[in-house]
Amino acid sequence: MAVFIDTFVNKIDRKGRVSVPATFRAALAEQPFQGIVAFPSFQLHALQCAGMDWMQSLIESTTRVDLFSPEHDDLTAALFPDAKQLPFDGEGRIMLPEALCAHARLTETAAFAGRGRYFEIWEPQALEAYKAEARQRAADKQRTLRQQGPDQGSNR
Amino acid sequence: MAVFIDTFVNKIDRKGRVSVPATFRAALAEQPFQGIVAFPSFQLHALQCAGMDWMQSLIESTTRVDLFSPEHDDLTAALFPDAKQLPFDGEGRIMLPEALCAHARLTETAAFAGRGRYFEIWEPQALEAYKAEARQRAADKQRTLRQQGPDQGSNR
DNA sequence: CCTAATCCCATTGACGCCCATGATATCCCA
DNA sequence: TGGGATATCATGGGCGTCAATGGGATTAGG
Repeated sequence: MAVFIDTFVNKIDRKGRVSVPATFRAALAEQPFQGIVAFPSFQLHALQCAGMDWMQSLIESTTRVDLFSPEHDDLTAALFPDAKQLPFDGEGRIMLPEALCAHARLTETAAFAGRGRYFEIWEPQALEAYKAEARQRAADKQRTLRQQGPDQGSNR
Repeated sequence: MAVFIDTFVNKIDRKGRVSVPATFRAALAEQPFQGIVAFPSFQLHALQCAGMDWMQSLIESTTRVDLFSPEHDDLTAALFPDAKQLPFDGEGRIMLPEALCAHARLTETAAFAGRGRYFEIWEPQALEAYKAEARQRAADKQRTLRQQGPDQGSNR
């Protein structure tokens, strides 16, 4: 399955196009739909993105929440109606729709930040600020990751 | 599974390249991605490195945490955006990006220090200082290590 | 018919690929 | 056991290629 790590800052040209980092494109090469799926984060001023397979797994996950329950309603309403399919052009760029740009407050440049199974698009400065906060919180709350396997590792 | 021990000091050339010690490369020979994954250590002025399988297992671990939870957000934000994939060139070297060099205060040379399942890259003098401190602490606090047996534990 | 999106091509600068060198360690055989 | 031959590794540098970017042309769509 696709892996997204690292951060790349690319320019948004006057037509509203951005190059998707070649590394990320390579991670999506297997996919039938050549492009990305993006939706505004309901928590952050960022866009959450991945390949279509990830969107499918999200949908899959929501089916495990009771239909007609408030949780189900909230989640599916927050996630899916504003999600967009953004196909690559010949050079591996996407067009960022107005609504998405506005949500992430994008102007000149866009930062593509890997998040493991998916990635996010940020206004570069906002990303830096957010990362700093997140690191702080992770340290304060002593977040750890239990690793699988015979030995345990903790890294905060 | 890959094993990294011993320390090797190699030169950083003017293009920012360093040879990864042949021993470490050999430990990663099985991997589909020929290169290493590196990210700035949270506590130390060093880079923590391993093969892609290690990063995959990290990602795997984060998928066991609820998506959109604060815990998930903090962890993935602290780990993945600053991690870099560094592929080997034909001679087994990697390019150290500016950001990583800055974090580890690397200039002329880089010390590759095995840490068991992963390894670290240090400014050689800083590594010496750190090792001395660590040895001292280990002795002072009488660190012990439970060996593998019926139940696993990590000592704190 | 006008706007907007897609396609296509050109530029450029970084970095990946290749070869050459020297230094070490290893091996082989006398 | 010594000494030379050889392989391996770390290092340096030149060159080609590809990724990111910009702009013009063509098509679609309202």
